[in-house]
Amino acid sequence: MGITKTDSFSDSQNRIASIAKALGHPARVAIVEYLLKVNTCICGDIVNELPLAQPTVSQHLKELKSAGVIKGNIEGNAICYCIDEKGIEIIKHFLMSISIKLTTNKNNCC
Amino acid sequence: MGITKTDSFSDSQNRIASIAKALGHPARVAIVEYLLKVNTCICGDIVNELPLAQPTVSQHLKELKSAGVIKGNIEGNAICYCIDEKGIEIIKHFLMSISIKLTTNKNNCC
DNA sequence: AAATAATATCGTAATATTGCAATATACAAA
DNA sequence: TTTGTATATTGCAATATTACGATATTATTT
Repeated sequence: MGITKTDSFSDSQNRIASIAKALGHPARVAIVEYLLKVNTCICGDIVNELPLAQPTVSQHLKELKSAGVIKGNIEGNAICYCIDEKGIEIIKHFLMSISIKLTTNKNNCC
Repeated sequence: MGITKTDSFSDSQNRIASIAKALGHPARVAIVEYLLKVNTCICGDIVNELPLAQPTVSQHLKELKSAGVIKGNIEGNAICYCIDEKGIEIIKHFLMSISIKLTTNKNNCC
């Protein structure tokens, strides 16, 4: 069917999945890495950094934004994008708690 | 086109994206959480835990496995699945380094 | 050997994603 | 006000994902 059964899962599971999904494309990973590399937030040249056409980059930015991974402010002519810590913290927390549980459980069965 | 331009991005970016993509579905998040909850690795009842049909669950398990998020061993009749620490560590490291850079950069522009 | 149980694969329909050309919008500068 | 610059939106084709019924596979039990 191609449609995800969102209602069958918890809000938390859906939230984590949507952030992970946003990071689930190399172009979007590259965007996040680039936003980190440039310290300043005047990021008007993301398009030039990627091997993709401008509409494609714009679409990827939109997906990252709607998942809460980045945020953008209008800065005159250009748009200032940067990482949204809240989104990153949610998925980071999920992965760290997995990591901690794995250590304490010493899952040595496989 | 619906085809990802994998070749245009680094191995690292592709690896991180493929793990994130595997976690980018609530059912697969639920599978990971369930595998953590049951301490034992004899996990023959993942299907009963999810609101999805058996072939669908099997497909999700396959995707998690091929991305390196879980691993499975044949245990007689059933299959023993558990978390693959390596995959988790890769994306955890990615997110932690973002988090650290955000703190040191004090990104206060947005 | 036949029946049972657990999981995988196949086939297919519905929907989503990726990518880009063309075009629109919004602001700045001349 | 026209021109240029940056970004978004639209429309569409190619491909991928999600879901599941039907069926196959594999190992255990009777």
